[in-house]
Amino acid sequence: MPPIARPQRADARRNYDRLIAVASEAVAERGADASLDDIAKRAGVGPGTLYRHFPTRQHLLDAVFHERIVLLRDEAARLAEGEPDPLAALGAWLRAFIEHLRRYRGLSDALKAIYDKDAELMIGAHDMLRWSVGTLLTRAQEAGVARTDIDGSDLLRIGHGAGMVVEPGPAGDERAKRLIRLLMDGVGTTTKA
Amino acid sequence: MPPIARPQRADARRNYDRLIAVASEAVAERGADASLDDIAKRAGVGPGTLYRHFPTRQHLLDAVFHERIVLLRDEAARLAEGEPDPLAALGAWLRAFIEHLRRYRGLSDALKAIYDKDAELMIGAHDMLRWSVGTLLTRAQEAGVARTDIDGSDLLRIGHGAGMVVEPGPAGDERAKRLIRLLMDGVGTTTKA
DNA sequence: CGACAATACGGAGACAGTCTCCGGTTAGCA
DNA sequence: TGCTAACCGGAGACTGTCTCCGTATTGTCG
Repeated sequence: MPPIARPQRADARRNYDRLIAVASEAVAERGADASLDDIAKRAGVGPGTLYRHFPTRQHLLDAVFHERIVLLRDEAARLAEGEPDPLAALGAWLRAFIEHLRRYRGLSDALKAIYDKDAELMIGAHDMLRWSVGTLLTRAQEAGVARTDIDGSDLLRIGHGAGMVVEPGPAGDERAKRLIRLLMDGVGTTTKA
Repeated sequence: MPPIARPQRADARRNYDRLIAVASEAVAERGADASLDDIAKRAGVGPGTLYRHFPTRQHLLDAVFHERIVLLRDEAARLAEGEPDPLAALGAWLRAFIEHLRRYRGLSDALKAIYDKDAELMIGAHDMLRWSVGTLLTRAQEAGVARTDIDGSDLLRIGHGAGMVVEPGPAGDERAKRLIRLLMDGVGTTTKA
């Protein structure tokens, strides 16, 4: 469900798709604050067209990252069904989440906007992510292998935080592993202190 | 050690101090991307003066937050000496760190710039923070109560991440507590998996 | 097949923020 | 008091955001 009802006319649809494709590239190489007018130019349309399809930068980013978020949701569903060990499933998803954040420049910024300003848009993305981690966490909690004093929202946020602070590229691989281990050990601590 | 050698002339020093004071306010109420020209105007100087003292926004932010970072370093030193329980000391510092991040708008953004671009400036701030958490973590590790597969840099980053994702103000108080508990339980996990 | 409405396009331009250049001013010293 | 180095700050170039509206295109209907 894109943020704006899919345009009807053929040329509109063409431009819409083209804008997303170009924006995806631009964000990948320039980060979340790539110039919008430049994206429009690269897509061969005027700024007016871009802003009609995507009133704000957030709308565009939402569309750009929608696919990624869906991937993460599907991965959660797959793990919930296929991985018998609830904690392993949760850890695997968290790893995938953090990998996505590190790989797709701008994704964490886009996500962060949900917390900062009350972005009504991207709420779909947020819900999907919360559902993903929530499902896996609840399962682990019910199996008695995960602490019960945190919820999906907590885990989503700290995972997000981890994804933001680990350096991208191969440079941060080891750190990412260490931080995920740290988080998962924390999650698995069920002893009441 | 401010980012730029302290100006000699009396009027220069006056403007320098005034700019920091005004910037501090502006950042507090408008965030890290407050308008620099506006800050200059509010300080009663021209943009040229601001940019001569602080070539980039980072330089200014560095000066603005310098005081806060020093506070955190002192707190670490105090805890290292006064708190006999190494893990409690570490937890207390982490709590203080996250509180600072939540309270002073723009601080986490300024810190984040250290990772993103190789900001040579603010390296002092980074070093102080690393020293703070490193001292406390090492002590806990040597006492055998903290895992040894992470270092101060890891803990600093994940703490930073936590500070970024917790909503500011009283709204996030409970979440901050939960996340700190989660992290500290992770840190305290010494069993080799 | 041709013409008409509805729809979409995109350039011009207002506005805001960043940053620089340089002529004019001022502090500090002899 | 007068000189000089140091400093000030406004004008303006540049970049990016976002809007308005005349023009062009699409899809449909006679």
